[in-house]
Amino acid sequence: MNLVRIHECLCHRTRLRLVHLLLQGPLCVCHLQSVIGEPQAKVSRHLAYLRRHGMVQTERRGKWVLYRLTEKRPPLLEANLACLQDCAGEEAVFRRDLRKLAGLGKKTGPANASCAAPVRPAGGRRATAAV
Amino acid sequence: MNLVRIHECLCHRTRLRLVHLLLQGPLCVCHLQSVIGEPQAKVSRHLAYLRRHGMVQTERRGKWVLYRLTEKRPPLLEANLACLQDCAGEEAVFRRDLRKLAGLGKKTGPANASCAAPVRPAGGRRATAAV
DNA sequence: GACACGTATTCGTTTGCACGCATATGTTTC
DNA sequence: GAAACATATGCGTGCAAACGAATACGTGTC
Repeated sequence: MNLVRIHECLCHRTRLRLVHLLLQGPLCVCHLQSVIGEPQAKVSRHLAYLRRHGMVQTERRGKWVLYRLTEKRPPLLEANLACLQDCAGEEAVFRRDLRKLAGLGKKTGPANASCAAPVRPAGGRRATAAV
Repeated sequence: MNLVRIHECLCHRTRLRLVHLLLQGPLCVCHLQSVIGEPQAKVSRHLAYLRRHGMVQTERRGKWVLYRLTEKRPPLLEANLACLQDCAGEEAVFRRDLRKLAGLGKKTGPANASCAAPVRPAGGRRATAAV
């Protein structure tokens, strides 16, 4: 997980949004998908990319698959994620995504009702900028 | 200059090295080239990419072209550059590049002797992480 | 075991990037 | 203006990413 690889993960709009969402804590695909609002295959493929590149890891939960940022994060990655966390507020897309995500728990939409509950262990900010 | 664009600039090894070098201050192409050690066309094209993307700007100095990081840097960019500055020490390539750069002033190699002097106004660290 | 649901993958196509090689452009010097 | 130098760009190629559409796979439910 070197610098180039990190930036490769973040150099695409959809992936950037996904990683930003996962900064809030683990999420299942259906949540991510419904926040991002892109076709299922597209979201899935970008998640696969992030996993191949060691940015995220997965865990099966019954019918659902839970995605989280990789747990062993070298300082490089940690610093860049902190930077993303700090920067995201500057762009409207990310603010919108956070609002949508916050709304998901309450909604009873078909994609969420079933997997909303066990899925978000309230991951908070982690602002470890120093390397 | 949004987040995606910033990461696009940094998602290639050569460009990452170039930007990292320019964090030290403005440099002419021949310096960059001799530190990077890649074919001239390659370096030039990546510099062109960075310019197209608003990451760097140029200034003609006689026979030479001086590259510098763009001067109007939005907070997003500033934060990411600071992050890069902090992270680069972690990887050997960047440390090597800095050593090579430091050595350039003294060397009398054909590529440097002529343009070394007027070119490096001692740009220091700028660690503006907050957004 | 048939079905529904959530997710991943395959296929074919398009697109953009990266590269080497060669050459063009701009500048200084003589 | 010719030669030397510094830098940029055009061309052709290869490759990987991105995409939509369709389909496969894994799991729970009835």
